[in-house]
Amino acid sequence: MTTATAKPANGAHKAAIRQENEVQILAAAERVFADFGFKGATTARIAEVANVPKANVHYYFATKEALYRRVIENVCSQWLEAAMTFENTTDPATILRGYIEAKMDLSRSTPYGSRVWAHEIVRGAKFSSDYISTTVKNWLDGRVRIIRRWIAEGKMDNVEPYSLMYMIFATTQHYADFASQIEIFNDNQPLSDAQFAEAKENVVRIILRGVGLY
Amino acid sequence: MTTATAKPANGAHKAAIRQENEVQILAAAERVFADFGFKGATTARIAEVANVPKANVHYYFATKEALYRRVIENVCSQWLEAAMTFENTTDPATILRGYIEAKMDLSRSTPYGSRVWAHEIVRGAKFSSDYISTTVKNWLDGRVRIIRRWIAEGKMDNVEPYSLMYMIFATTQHYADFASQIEIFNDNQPLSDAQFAEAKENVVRIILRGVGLY
DNA sequence: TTGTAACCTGACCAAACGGTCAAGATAAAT
DNA sequence: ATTTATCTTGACCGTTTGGTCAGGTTACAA
Repeated sequence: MTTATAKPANGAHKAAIRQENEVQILAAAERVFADFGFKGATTARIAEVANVPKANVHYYFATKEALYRRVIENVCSQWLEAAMTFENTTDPATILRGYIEAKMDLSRSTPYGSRVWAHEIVRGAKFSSDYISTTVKNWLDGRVRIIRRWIAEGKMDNVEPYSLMYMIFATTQHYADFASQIEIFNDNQPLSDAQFAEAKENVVRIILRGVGLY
Repeated sequence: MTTATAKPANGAHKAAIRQENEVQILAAAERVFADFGFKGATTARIAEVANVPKANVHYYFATKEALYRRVIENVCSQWLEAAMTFENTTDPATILRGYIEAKMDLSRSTPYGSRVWAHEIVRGAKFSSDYISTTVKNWLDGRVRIIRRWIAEGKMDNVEPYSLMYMIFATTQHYADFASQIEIFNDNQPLSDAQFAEAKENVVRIILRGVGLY
């Protein structure tokens, strides 16, 4: 505040306030929705975590549902970015390894978003079915086509691509969504960086070997 | 009612009423908790699905939490039973295949329980951590020891058993927990019996091959 | 300096919720 | 037949919740 704050520059301050508050509230919402689900999360708790009065949450996001939808979309677009590795033109093993590793890293670095998604889908995808049946489905079908080509070219085993992709989704997200269970099994200690790195390598190896790419 | 109802036989009628109502309420609770999570589920909705007045739900189960705990325990004990295949004395491939298939079949036949469990763990295992850190952990460590023995005997690849078990948990339960997402990807149709059978075989094959057992 | 649009917030409200209770109905033991 | 224990249920209650609103403050263009 006292140092180096540049001059306003044409309404920039107001815009910055809006930006900062929205980011703060979205981050808080992600945490709270992850911990309590849509119904269980309260706007009061979100406001508390975001360090703003509850009325302010409703000033920036009209309803709890609108806020929830924004969180969901943020998570999913993050995942789609992680799949950019499929655009590379190297061999299947490198591409699949890159995707699995990127997905594992996301489970490690931002587990809350994954958990919000998990709650949402387990509940029946009430708010996100439109998004899944358009954007996500298009994306998935594209990857499935790529895998089918690999199979046709004899580069990997003939496995149903959907089964493979579901296995990658399930296994990588498990490390975020079921972290509390894993922690209990690990003598009540969160996985250390070393343990997580080992788990990541294990997941990559089992899957790659499982489809004849290792 | 009008046919073949045997005579009371020493207070059997009352006991039967209790039994039937508890089963009915537990089944309804499993569905409603799966669809809405702990907080989102309402005792009124559970009563409605169970076809009893709300006050009757509280007569048989003191609190919503007590009812929830019962549902959780039922689910988990079902899963532990599915793991009996580990007690067999045949080869690792047969044992693992049997376990994966049993777990997939449970996801198909009783998806609601799996979803309640998913909600519970994603939320942080608030109510079930005691159960997991005792019963479930003991069970898991036993299977891990068996797998380590197989590895030591050179019967399979040297993979970290916990990573393998987590992959089996994640993948098999994905077909119950994320069924709504899978359905959307499958052109808004639930997986047919044939599709599910194929998925099951794919999961078994990828995992068995992944650990050098196929 | 002044006007105004955007931001902020304590106080408030109707609806929904988990749980209670008193009074009645039913089954079973004596 | 009478008593007693269990089962049943509509009505009710205190609390929590998402959302509203009036009245204030702050930024900034003119």
